[in-house]
Amino acid sequence: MAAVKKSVSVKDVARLAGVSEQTVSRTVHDSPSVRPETKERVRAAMRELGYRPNFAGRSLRRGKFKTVGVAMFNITGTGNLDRMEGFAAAADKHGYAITLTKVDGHPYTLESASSRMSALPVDGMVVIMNRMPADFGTFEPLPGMQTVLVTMLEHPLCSTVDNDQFDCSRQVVEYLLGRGHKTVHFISCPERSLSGMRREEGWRETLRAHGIEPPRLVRGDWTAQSGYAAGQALAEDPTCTAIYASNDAMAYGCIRGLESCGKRVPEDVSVVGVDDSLGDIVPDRRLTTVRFDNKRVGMWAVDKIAGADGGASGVEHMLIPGVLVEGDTVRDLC
Amino acid sequence: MAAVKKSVSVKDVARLAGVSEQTVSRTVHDSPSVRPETKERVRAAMRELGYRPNFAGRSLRRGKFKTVGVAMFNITGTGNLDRMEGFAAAADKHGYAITLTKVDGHPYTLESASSRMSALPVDGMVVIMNRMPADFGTFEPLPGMQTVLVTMLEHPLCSTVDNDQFDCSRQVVEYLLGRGHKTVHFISCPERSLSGMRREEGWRETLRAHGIEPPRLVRGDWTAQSGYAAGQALAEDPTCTAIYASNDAMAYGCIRGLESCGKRVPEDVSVVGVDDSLGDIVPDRRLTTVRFDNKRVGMWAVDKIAGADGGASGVEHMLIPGVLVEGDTVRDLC
DNA sequence: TTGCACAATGGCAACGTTAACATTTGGGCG
DNA sequence: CGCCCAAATGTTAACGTTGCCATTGTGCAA
Repeated sequence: MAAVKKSVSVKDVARLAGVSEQTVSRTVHDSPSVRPETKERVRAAMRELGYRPNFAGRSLRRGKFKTVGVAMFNITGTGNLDRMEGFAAAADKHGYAITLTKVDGHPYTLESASSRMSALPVDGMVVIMNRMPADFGTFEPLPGMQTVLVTMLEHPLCSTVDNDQFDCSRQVVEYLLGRGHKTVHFISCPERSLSGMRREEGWRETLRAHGIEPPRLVRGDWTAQSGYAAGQALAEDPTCTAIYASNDAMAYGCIRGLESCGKRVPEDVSVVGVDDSLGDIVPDRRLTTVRFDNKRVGMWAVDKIAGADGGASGVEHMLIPGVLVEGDTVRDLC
Repeated sequence: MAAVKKSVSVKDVARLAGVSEQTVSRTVHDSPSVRPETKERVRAAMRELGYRPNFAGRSLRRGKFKTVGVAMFNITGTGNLDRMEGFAAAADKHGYAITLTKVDGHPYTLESASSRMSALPVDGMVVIMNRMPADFGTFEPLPGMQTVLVTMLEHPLCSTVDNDQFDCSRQVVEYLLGRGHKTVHFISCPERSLSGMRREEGWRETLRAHGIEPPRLVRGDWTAQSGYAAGQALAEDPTCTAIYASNDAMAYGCIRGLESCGKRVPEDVSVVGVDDSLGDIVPDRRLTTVRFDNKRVGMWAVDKIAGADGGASGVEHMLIPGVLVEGDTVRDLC
């Protein structure tokens, strides 16, 4: 075998095909102003040499990368996989690629995500926010780099998109009240979770909107373990007929906790979760929960960047509502 | 505000700082042969203009992208999130970025993944295989593009890495036999899953190695539902004292299925899952399962590419063993 | 004073691609 | 037969960066 040539360029193809470099370029882009038989000759040369267009040369010339950067502080997190599915699907649709970057969360700032991205070949960026970045209020995106934040908060300079956590709680609370429950108890999450806090607000405010003073909440930590403890605690409370847990794991834990105290679900107490993250893991008793469309969230974010393409588009804020999925863990008191 | 200049280049910085472009470049790379005070002047100019090095120019010059491409046929899949965590961590370590691409699975070939990547700015690529690609035997990676496959199969031209599914089954079966069980029943998965079939082989061969003829397996479909049905079926079988399910969802389903027939777990029947994918979802009864280190799998793949950097490294095959995590669903008969 | 080593900086070219413009060729029409 | 238009192809330059080599300046030993 001959030594591998570093890389095959248009120049090599042009030489072999006996045409100019420009004609090769035109052939690559299937321009109508190249004679079919010439095209075929060029294509044959490309095949023979194994020509692949060089991305760097192309981007340098065009000034565009056709790539969207995604910055994550935590890769592992509920819904991230579905979001990525959405990123990839939307990118595909626009002929874009996705560049994934893990950002160190110390400090937890948008600036650090932004500067991390600035040296990468991307035309725009998406930041997945789990907590409140220290510089949320003051952050401004890099010039020329369209930036979309995945969060419920609104930002003056960046478009934002996320699941509507407030509405999620509204749906759950109104669903339970509609089934005749006099109030809804709540198992919350750690306070630093933005989406969790928004769920908490939704619960509280929806109850108030119905003239009900929210009962004391039980603070959980996302684990089934904490849901179990919460269930045992709430089993003591005779006013508690309906529990809304901030996620599915706590909901399942809560059910077991209630049962360990002799309460039956849903006969004595109804339980609702959020996320639909565990599937029908208990096949004979499906959890009533709220399903989010994280794929759609991801698609929206990338669409915003890749769809704008040439023309800069304005700042927008999008909240995507979840869908309440009825299972077997809620009792209708009416 | 003045109209935004397209982009700031070394030339602009050089002009403002009153030095040559080369000195700017040297400053960017913190070369020791630039006087500190000159460096400071250049840095000030960079700050003032908001200079960011252009990736395309740089890659074009260097002939390297410092990026690893990841091709997935299915983004959503058990363990993918952890794998991505591994990709990102290893990439970070080497100063690389990750480019993520969804590959259409029609046809399901390595060639389609490869050609999809060929036009992207990547130095090497990782393909996550879930099934058997049609061209597995004949595939050859693009010249100059180091290719790593995430699969248990070995390939003559591509390095491969994956969890050791065979060893996983061996561990489970020997663990159960060691607890005094006379045989181990198995709930399998759909036949097109490579890793699932390997688990099945491991189960079968380990039993045979211990002189036990494997009982008839029950075919499942990954869902808790199918595990439930399997549990009910196996509850009839008096020889069945230990069940090994191909994943955790089926294991949980199986437990419920057994219980629905009056069998107690683990008193009457022991159950083991695989994946540790659901956490301690049943807080008062932890499932005995096998935990895989998918993050390590991801890191190995990217290390292989980014770590080689200059020197091409040879083809290697890596299997990473899982760890059996003892829970409360196995009874010791001894 | 000269010569020399070394530190600091500049000039030039090239990486691969393609937009813009230039040139050649063939054919239709007055 | 000459003119002009359109189709097909070629030439040039530029995108931003950096490796290589050339140049200038500075201090020190001979």
